[in-house]
Amino acid sequence: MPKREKKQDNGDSEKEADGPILYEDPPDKLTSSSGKEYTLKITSWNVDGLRAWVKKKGLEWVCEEDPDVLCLQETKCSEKQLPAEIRDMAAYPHKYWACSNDKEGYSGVALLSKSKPLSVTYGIGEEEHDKEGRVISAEFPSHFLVTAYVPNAGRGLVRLAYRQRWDVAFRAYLEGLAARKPLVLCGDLNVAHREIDLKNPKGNKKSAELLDAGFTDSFRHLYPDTPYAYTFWTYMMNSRAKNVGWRLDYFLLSHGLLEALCDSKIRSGAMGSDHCPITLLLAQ
Amino acid sequence: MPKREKKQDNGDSEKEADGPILYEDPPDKLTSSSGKEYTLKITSWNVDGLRAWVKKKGLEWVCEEDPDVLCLQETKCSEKQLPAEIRDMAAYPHKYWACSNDKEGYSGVALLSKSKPLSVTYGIGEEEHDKEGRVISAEFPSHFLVTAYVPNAGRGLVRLAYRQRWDVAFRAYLEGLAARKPLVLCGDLNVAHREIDLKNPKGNKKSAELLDAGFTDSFRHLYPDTPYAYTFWTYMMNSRAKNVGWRLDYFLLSHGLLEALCDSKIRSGAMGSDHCPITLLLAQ
DNA sequence: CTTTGGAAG
DNA sequence: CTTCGAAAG
Repeated sequence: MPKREKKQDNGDSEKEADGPILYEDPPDKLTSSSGKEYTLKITSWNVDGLRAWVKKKGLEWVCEEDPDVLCLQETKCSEKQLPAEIRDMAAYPHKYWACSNDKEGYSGVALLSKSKPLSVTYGIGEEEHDKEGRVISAEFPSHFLVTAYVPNAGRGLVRLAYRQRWDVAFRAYLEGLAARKPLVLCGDLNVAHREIDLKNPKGNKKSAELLDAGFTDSFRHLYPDTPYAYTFWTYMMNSRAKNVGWRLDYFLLSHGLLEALCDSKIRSGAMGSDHCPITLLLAQ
Repeated sequence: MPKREKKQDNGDSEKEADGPILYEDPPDKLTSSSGKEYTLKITSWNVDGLRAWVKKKGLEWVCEEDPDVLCLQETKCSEKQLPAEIRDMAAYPHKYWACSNDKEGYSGVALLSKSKPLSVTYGIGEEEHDKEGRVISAEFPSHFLVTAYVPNAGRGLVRLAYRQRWDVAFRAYLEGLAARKPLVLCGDLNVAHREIDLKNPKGNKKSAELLDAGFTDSFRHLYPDTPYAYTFWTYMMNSRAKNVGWRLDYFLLSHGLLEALCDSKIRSGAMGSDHCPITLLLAQ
């Protein structure tokens, strides 16, 4: 057998023989396992720059999706700089914005709601962690909703020590809230929960395990073995077209909310960022 | 007479009653005053970023114009970063590049020629002035061609003192060359020669008078009274559409070349920069 | 590769 | 307003 016909397969190949394996989000499940219809729809999206995302029609997708609450991460935008389209958006009368105190155009999250929360707080109560505009918490009658943009450990893990301090503090913060009311945490948690949650687990070990600490990853709870379901693809190397991605965006639920869970969706088709939106359907 | 019908005219109004007064470049004059046909065509263009200008099809306009020599200013591009389209352009086998030593993406000029110059030099022989890549000089059999991007005095004239040192040194440099051979100087001289050369002379006094120092402004020589002929319009306030501009780009000739002058053109229609190109036709 | 603010024009 | 590089992801 001539050498040229010998087939190589060392397990490292990036090529998919018959094209990339894409992920198709199945039809939404509109009822919980006990048969209750969903009454609350929450969408979370790391927009990677709110202003660019608005220009790329991100808000039009939101109008189609029409969630009750919209959580955004990496807005990179102070309140003064908000595009009028979202600043004045009538569908969400209750809007809350956080941004980095120091660095302009860095980090930042937002929470927009159709109904008025009982109360809203910013940060997690520790100065070191609250100056970058990474967390907004809203109390609703039956639950807390927390949206977070968890710090990236940085290229070469330059910020790993900070991330580890964050993880400890953030977990304590969430446990404090969850002791009072059921809790939904959503956002870019900047961690791939399990090996199945990223395309190349060998080269991409991420630390940090807030998950499995009293909260349930709603998507993985419903779809324990579904592979190729990612929410982030680097803009580099045409990764999104090849579906070489990571699942970094989550809805985590405190255990009491599991019976209300109808579906946890990954809207892979929505464009406008290097992340796609995710949507939670809850019956309560 | 009711007040509302009273016509205001305090001389400061920016509005043109019947729209802006545009400038139409007349047909090219192909012969000198003594009837000789032009044999040399030189185009000069401040491209305000070579890479953006190439994307905006600046090179396609150059191919149409087809000058013998092409001089570019504000290339903001190191040789390594040159787009292949211009780096490998076959029409100009002889290419010379200068860029800022310190600041990446700042200043920079280029000279591209169909015929090979006898020699080419960079700068004006003074360290203070030569580190920003502002001058290339090419010696041809019958003349020197110098292209220059003269330093802007800066917002609020923060760099006025430097500019004044430059003016002295640059004038001495040109006089040295002109003593040896006829000289053509082209480029963005960052000065409006006379009041007629900018739209709002009252608010825009520029200093610096290299002009009238042994060199002739070829355009003004041929068209002493033609107004509204500008080569630069700020991107702000829709200035180009309103033709609120300045004439900052020139072909200056040493006196011996005046008899060879056929035409000095302002190609106001060419887009791709906040400056338009200018073209010189010479019979020699 | 793409976002942002900042320097410069 | 638009260029570019830097920092960040």
